[in-house]
Formats: sequence, C-alpha cells, structure tokens
Amino acid sequence: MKQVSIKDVARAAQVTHATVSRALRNSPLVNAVTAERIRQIAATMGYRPDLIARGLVTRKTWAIGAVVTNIADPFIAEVISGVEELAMDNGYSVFLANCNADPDRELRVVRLFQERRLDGIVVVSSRVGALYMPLLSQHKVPIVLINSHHPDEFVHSVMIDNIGGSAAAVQHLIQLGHRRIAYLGDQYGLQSDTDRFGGYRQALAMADYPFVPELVAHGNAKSDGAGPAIDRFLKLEKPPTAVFCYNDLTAVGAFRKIYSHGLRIPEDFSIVGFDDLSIASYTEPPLTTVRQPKQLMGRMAVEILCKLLSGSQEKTQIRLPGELIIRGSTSSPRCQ
Amino acid sequence: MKQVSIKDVARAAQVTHATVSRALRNSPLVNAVTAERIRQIAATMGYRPDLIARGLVTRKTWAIGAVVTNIADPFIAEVISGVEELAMDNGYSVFLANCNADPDRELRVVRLFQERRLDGIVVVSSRVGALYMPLLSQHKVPIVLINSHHPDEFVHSVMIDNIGGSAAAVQHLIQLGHRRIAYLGDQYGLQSDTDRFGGYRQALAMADYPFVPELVAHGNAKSDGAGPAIDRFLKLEKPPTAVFCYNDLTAVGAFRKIYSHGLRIPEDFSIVGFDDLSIASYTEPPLTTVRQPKQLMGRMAVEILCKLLSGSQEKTQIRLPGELIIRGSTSSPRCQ
DNA sequence: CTGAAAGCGCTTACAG
DNA sequence: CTGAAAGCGCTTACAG
Repeated sequence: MKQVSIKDVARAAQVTHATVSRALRNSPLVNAVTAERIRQIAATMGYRPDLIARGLVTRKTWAIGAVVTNIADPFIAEVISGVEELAMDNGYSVFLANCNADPDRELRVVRLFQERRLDGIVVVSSRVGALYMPLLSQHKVPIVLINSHHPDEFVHSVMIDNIGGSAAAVQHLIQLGHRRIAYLGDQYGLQSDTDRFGGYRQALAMADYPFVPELVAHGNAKSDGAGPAIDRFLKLEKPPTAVFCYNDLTAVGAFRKIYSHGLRIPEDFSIVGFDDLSIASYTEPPLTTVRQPKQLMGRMAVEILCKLLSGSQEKTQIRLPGELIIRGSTSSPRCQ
Repeated sequence: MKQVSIKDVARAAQVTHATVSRALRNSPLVNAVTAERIRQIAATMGYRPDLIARGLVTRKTWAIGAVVTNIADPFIAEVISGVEELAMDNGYSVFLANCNADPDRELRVVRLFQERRLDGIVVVSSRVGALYMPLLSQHKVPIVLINSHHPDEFVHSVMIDNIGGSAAAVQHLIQLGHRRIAYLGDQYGLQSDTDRFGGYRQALAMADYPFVPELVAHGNAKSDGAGPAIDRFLKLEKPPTAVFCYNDLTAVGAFRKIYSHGLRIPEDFSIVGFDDLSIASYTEPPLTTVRQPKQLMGRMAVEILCKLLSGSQEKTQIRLPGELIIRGSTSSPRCQ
C-alpha cells in the first residue's frame, strides 16, 4: 500500500500542498481553523511526513552516527545507551556502526555517513580518529570523540580522567597499607593505558614509594591476558600484595589466577579494576574499581553535538572524573 | 563548505547530470570512455552521491531499524552486533532505538521509523510486538522478530528453542545424579520463562521424576532476584541439590547466595544458567549454561530481512537450538 | 492568509 | 549513446 503523501492530504482538504505543509508544521501563516481542519484530515488519512523528502530540502537529517569498535563490548554498549537516549530526546535518530578496528570497514563507514548526510557523529574508543578528519574539514560535520585517541586534534571530546582515576585507585591501596603494588596494563599502546600507568606512578611518587619495574606487566585488556602476568608477579622474590589492573576484564582474569594459586581475595591479595562494568559487582568478592560514568559520557557527547548543531561555536573538551568504588576485593595486606 | 553535487560534476565534465548519474552507477547506457572520464572527474572533485536524494526517487533507504529494550543488556548487545554486521555487509545501515519497555517511546519509534521510510525492522526481545502491526499491515514494512512475544502473529521470526534448551540443562543435572532439582524462574510472565519452565517439567517427566511445586521459585531475571528464592530453597526440609536458573544473571545471583550460606559450588550445590553471557565464563567456578547463539540470531534475522527485501514471499520462522555448555558449576551431588 | 513556482539532488523513462 | 523532461515528497521565498 502506498504511503499517503502531502498531496493526497491537500486534495482531500481542497487546498494546496503548500498550505498543508504549513498547517502541519504549525506555521502562523495559515488560518487557525483551516489548519486544524487540515490536521484532522491528515490524521484520519494516517499521513506521516516523509523525513527523507523533508531532509532533502531542509538539508537536515536529524540523524547522527555512532561509530564504535564493538557494540558487544559492555563498556561501549553502556556509552551508546546514553548516546541513544539523549539523541532521541532531542529528536535525533542514531545510526550504529561497528568497525571492529577494521580500517576497511571504518573507511566505508566514514563514506557512508557522509553520503547519508548525517548531522553529526559520535566516535567511541577509536584509535583512528584521523580517518574522520576529511569529514570534519571538508564538510564540517560536527564530531565528538569519547575516550578516543588524540582528542586534541579534534575540537570536541569527552574523556575519562585516566590519570586521576588510577591515582585514586592506587592511593586507596597505599592507604590500606600495601607497599608492593603491581600495575597490570595493556600491551597495545593505548593512550588510556599510558595514562593509567601514569596515575599509578604518580600515586607512588606522592607516597614516596619507589617505582619497581618488575611490578609492571602487560596483559591484553581482556580476561585471558592476566594469567601470565599474575604468575610472574607471584614468582617474584618479594611478590606484590595488590594489583591495580588496566580494566575490569583484566581484573577478572587476575581473580581466577589468584584463586588458582590457592590464595584468597582480599586477605592474601587485593585487586582493583577500572571501568566498573556490571561484572564488577558479580565477582566473588565484588571488585573494587574506578567507575567510568558510561551513560553520562554518551549523553554529554550528544549534548555537545546538539549545541554545535544549533549553532554553537564553543570548543568543548570535557574530562570527567572517575569514581573509586570500594567493594570487597581490597583490604589491608595480611602479614607484612 | 557545500557538498559537490551531481550537477557540479556534470558541469566539469561537460555533460548532463543524467549522464553523470548513469556513469556513476555503471550503466551500460553510457560510452565506456566518457563514463571513465566522468568517474575520474567525480573522484577528483570528491563527489559523494546524496543517499537522501537517491532514496527519495528510488523509494529505498538502505536503512533498517533495530528496536531493542536496552542496548546495555549484554544479550541484546551481542544480538545487535550480529545484526549490524550482516546489515552492513548487505549495504544496509542500522538505526538503533532503545525503548526501555516504555510504551510512549516505543510508539514514537514506530512512527519515526515509518517517517524515515526504513526498508525493514528487526525487533529484539519485545513484549509489545502488537505495536508494530500497523507498520506491517499498512505499509508492509518487513519486520523480523528475535526472541519476542507472540512470534506467530508475525510472519517472520528467529527464536531460541527455550523448551529444548532447558530440557537439556535439566537432563544434564539428572544424569549427574541430582534428584531434587529446583527451577528459579522469572515473575513477569515472559513467554521465555514459561517455555523454560516447560522444558524443566518435560525433563523431569521423561526421567519419571515427580514435579515438586516447592522447588519452583520466581526471581526477576536479574542478579538481585535470586537471593530470596535460594534462601527459601535451602530452608526446605529436603532442599534441592541443584538449581536451573531462568538466565545467567539469575544464576550469578544464586552463586552469591549459595556462597553466603557457606556452601561450595558445585560440591554442595550445582547451578545451571541460560544465555551464556560472557559473565558465565567469569564466575568462580565458571557457569554451566545453555548458550544462545546471539550473534547468529541477529545475523539470521537480517538474512531473512534481506531476502524479503529482494522480493521473497517466503514465510520464515526459525527456531534455533541452544547448546548446553558444561563448565564447572555442575557436578554430581556430594552425599544423597 | 493562500497559491503558484522553484528547488533540494538525485533517477529514469522517453526521444532522438 | 546522450539530452531534455518529469518526478520523488517535501519546504519556502515570492506574489497577491
């Protein structure tokens, strides 16, 4: 069945389609009574404006793109839920594009979004922001980066305060009395890893603790990358009594390995994560971690986008604090 | 900077924009040499076709909608990653709409998708499929339901075999030697809960086990809903030695409660879940559960959609088997 | 307040 | 093989 168009309504209402358009958009340029009559008729006929057609003339699609590496990543899914929520509240629909860190796919997405004439773009956890530069420079499509690389090359970004968050985590361990605190990071040169490592060192320095290179290991930001690192830590002459992990998934992997060594958490070994995924509440004991306000980050990115889309020129680079959530995986070390 | 349009290219190539259109679409109706020349020029000028304009005339948007209750739900996020992947591979972009089981929002989405002239819609885990009926009947927009209520009212659906999956789970417990097996379900009348309960009863019946009403409790499909149910089970004169849970989150809640009673898993108590979220691998011990092929389900839905969009009239209702994944949370009961 | 006209950027019969 | 024309469903100056 064909959609009823504005002309069908016009015919039924015995006016021009221009008048129908005005009536439906509540233009003051049309007589209140006829306007109401037209609206009635349109409603009865089940008329729905064609946003495609409208977009063609208004040059506005009311659509934004969300580019992510992997929507199945729980961190990203939470961010996107924030993005979607605020976007919808502001009248925007969101196109979701998974890129899996595949450059081909990412390039295709950039082109596609350009061809679809999206009003704006949000990029989550990207390492290849440079790909979006053409869009930004040639077509001045507003782009807001969330927790992505090189935010400074872009004008608008929302970032977690990695340094501050990890410093707080390590300070927490220091206050509990731990002297040998390990850092279990990533290995792919992520800026977030570098920064969290930076926060770790900063906290040590502030407490006048020595930095011990052997207490630093590199996982893969996933659960299965933690094992070898923990093994190595425990074989040290003076093993650490606590580890601060790059993220929650790494921490979960650390849990398993610690248990497999017959140690208890937190009595024998304290663990701190980063992100506060929902899984952090489910470990046994629940994980002490640094919470990233994931939904909020998504919402803020859209808020920035909306401001830009309504003409703001403001340059917005937001750095949000992480919140240390103290749960059961940390305590004072047993016997020093 | 204004986008370069087909007319700009035409001017530069000294042909009409119709010819440019043909050349760019590789129409045989244009001289190979000029076609190539035009393509060159278009490329140099950085021309990108306007999909909005094209869509207006072709009546095809190459966009599909994905309606979900909550993208932050890990189950849904996985399904969507499958949807997005296959959609993109077939040239479709996907609009994501979160509805949070909010009817207002859901109604808005239906209207919006109609106005955006989407080519098709995928609905995940919806309870209110009825809302989409107008779209389906009036505008014959293809709709494929994934794990949603009342799939039979719709022509196309992808469902997990809840009955078979849960029967397999319970059979597994029976084979391990458990005699008193509890079912910890949901309480909101979800069809999936009814079906999983059905599979539970079916497995008991096949083993000639009695059905014991006191071994059935109702959680809330989330982690925090399991506690009271487990408490009640353990207070029974003859408590169960194993519990089959409606889903993994419920199972995780059961874990915590079992541990808080000082019992061991699986030595003292076996637990089985349903879904196989990534969290199922992270519990201690890892959770035995029924895997839903989440990504596959998403991909299959899009595959159906694509067939429909290329003219197929076939009615497709797929029921996928779940796979029992045996991990560490189940074993034979200690002492009967 | 309303209509007639132009136009958004494309595609596609229809002539030639 | 190419152009001229019509049209997709809208919006919006421009007249009246």
